[in-house]
Amino acid sequence: MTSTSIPRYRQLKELIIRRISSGELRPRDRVPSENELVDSTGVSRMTANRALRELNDEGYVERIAGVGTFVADFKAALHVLEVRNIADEIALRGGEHSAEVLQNEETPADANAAAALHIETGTPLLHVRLVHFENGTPIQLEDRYVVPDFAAEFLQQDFTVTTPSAYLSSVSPLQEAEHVVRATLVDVATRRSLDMKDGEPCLIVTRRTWAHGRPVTFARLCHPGSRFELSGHFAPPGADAL
Amino acid sequence: MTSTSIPRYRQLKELIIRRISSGELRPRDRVPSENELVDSTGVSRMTANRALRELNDEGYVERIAGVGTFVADFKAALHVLEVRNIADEIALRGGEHSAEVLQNEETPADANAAAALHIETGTPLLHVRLVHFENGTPIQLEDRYVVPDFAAEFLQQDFTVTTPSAYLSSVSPLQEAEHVVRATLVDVATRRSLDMKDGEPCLIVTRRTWAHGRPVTFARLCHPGSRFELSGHFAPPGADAL
DNA sequence: TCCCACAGGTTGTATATACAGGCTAGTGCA
DNA sequence: TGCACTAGCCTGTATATACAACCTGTGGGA
Repeated sequence: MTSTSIPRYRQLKELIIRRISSGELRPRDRVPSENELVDSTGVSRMTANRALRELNDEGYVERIAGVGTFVADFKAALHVLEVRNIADEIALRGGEHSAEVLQNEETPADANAAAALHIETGTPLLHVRLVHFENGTPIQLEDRYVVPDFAAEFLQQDFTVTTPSAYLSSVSPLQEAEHVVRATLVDVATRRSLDMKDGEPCLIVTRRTWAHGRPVTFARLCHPGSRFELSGHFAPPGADAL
Repeated sequence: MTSTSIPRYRQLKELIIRRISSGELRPRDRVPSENELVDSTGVSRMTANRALRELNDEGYVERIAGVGTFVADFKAALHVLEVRNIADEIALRGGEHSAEVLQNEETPADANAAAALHIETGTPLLHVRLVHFENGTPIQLEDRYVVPDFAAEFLQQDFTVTTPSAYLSSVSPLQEAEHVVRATLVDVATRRSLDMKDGEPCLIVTRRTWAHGRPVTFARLCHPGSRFELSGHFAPPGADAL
């Protein structure tokens, strides 16, 4: 016996998510109807219905009675999924984005990261540290950890071209994000990286993101407090809607 | 014909939510089992199952296979629901909370509020403005709008005793919250209320909260930037988990 | 040409039924 | 007394079936 078997409606959901992640199904594409899933996979319509209904509730697809089921337009879902990318934000303001990678390594999880990502301390994690610039001014230090089996080739990316967030979104739709925001003083290394004065407060956003129902990445984003008003707003869920 | 009829699984959900909101069912209390709902309401077990399953997904109840369904312990769910109360935060730090109500009125919705709450411009809204103090120091200006039919007696509360957030949570469990955080300069009146210097930046959290699937309240929380590091962290979803 | 009616596909909901698996309390045996 | 087993309730899932409501395209009638 292979432990507890995975329910069929869940398998169906995974199947469709894979097709979306792989690019086989693109935003606004039509997803197989309940009856087509019944024919192609042999499940009952109620099972297909549950799979599609849950994908709808989770924001992967949009269903229209009498018409069909379609891959969600992730642009419209941004305020729910919160996969906003700092490069896009800067572009929106008309600024020019660049980045400098400070660190890029595999590292064992410390207690903090382990707790945040629901793994054992010491488990290998992918770790990247980089500074984002807007028109040459440092505006964010990103310190990110990624669970390896979510995105094995994460460290091989060129983060001066694609931001970590953008790459991770391309691997799989990100499901859910948690944020903690606080203002504190930070260490010398961070202050230097962000070109900050001693005593200047830093606004820190800790963001944890879920995919496939489990936390897969965890980032500490540090913004210089004195320049924060200049960099406009950054947006936890809901920014677009307001 | 009374327009489109409300589905029975939804009626069942509302029924149970009402029992929770009214206090008839308290956290950790047992919720009627699927079979009991079948007997008492005449629906089929699958319909009862769907109602309870969705209440589970939405965080209202917790289900344990083989045991039963129980009202969620909202303390444990805090990091998901984000109904954190500034008075509780202050108490956690050992401080003493007090509040001063600046304004308390019914007012027509302006364009901003209308868009945020999915209502027509000009619809009456309940509006409260108050300052929260920690040990006598102003630390937050709360500017809150509430949809009247969600909490008709909102304005009659004594907000120096119960914070708006605490009162709203007691009316009905709050389902979902959206946040926008940004740092800006604010107007003179706000600066005065918070005892801030000219040119001192303000950290603004805009919070929109859902209940019963629709936005019901919308708050602008303003914190003096220079005192923010002193007031510790404030916590969008996930604070506890980290 | 324009408009209405309808057929057919699609989602949304509701029910009856069935079986698997988890948990608990209580029974009965050693 | 203490332990093992089981009956019974609970949730979780799967299926077949049924009807309602919705949307679109098509074809026929005015």
